[in-house]
Amino acid sequence: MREELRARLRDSGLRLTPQRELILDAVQHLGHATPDEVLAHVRTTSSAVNLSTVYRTLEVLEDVGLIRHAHLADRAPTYHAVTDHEHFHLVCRNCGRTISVDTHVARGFAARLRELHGFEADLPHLTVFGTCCAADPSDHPDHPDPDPGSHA
Amino acid sequence: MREELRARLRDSGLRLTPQRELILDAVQHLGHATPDEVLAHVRTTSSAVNLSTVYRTLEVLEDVGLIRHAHLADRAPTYHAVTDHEHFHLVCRNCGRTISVDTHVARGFAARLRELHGFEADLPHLTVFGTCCAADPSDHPDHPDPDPGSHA
DNA sequence: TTCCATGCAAACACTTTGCACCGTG
DNA sequence: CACGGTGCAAAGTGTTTGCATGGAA
Repeated sequence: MREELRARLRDSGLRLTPQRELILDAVQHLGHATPDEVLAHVRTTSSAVNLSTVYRTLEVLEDVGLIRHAHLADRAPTYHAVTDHEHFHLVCRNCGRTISVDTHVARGFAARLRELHGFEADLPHLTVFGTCCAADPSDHPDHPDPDPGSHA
Repeated sequence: MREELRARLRDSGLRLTPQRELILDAVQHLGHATPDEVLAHVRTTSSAVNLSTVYRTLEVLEDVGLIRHAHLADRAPTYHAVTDHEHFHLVCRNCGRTISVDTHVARGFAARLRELHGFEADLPHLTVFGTCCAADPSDHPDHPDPDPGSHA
């Protein structure tokens, strides 16, 4: 993996650094993580890295195509490795849970947008808000209110 | 319309104020507007209103069901009146344009999510990023880079 | 006359930037 | 040893909050 990373970076004239390796590892390990969570994880596995480095590195890793991001809540971009199978997200406003769905489920929808509007949807970036159950947030204490506002 | 607003507010034990009227008018007039744009518009049609009042009022208007919001760019909630026909949005990363699409186009997609995951999608809140053309941003100078990052 | 709403300013959370030093290639 | 990367601290955005005053019902 390190060599894959090194190669991708080199192709863009960029360098492999321990921080970039650590941050990529963190993203791969965490699944869907915010910059803050990435930082927290890196700090457990190793010495400190600066928050601004995390931001800059996540951008670089996305540029070279190794990670992607989606907006699972109003103020929280989350990053995940592209090696995961292609998926998009459903976010429940009641219980706060996030469901990953294979992009093939949205293929028909994407085809329709293509026909009607000549629009090529970026499915892996898609996040659909809604409700998966009637339970209230207290059932999932870890997931505070994602994107409220919408006349829930 | 003022009476509709007054009624909705009263039902929640809230009051009709000139600011609330002005802000609702602005949202209806602008179509899709950010809090800043709403403020700017209110200021052209009338005396000043405070930004924090705009935020608080947009929240209230959404709570009573008169407006809704969607995320057309990374850090930019835009509000629109619910009286518009139900629609969701396509945002092109190349030209920056926003396309409104009737929610019935996504009905099949929503049905699939319901079957597979028991998930009820909030279609009017949906925003799909992608590309509608090969043109670069310079073609639409008014629309700066919506949600970049995603390995464009 | 009672609360709700507003304005103002400060506080906030998140992200970006400038700059000097460090380290990869 | 050149140039890209990092850390640190400061500056930005966009949004929220506390509090005293103002106004709708």
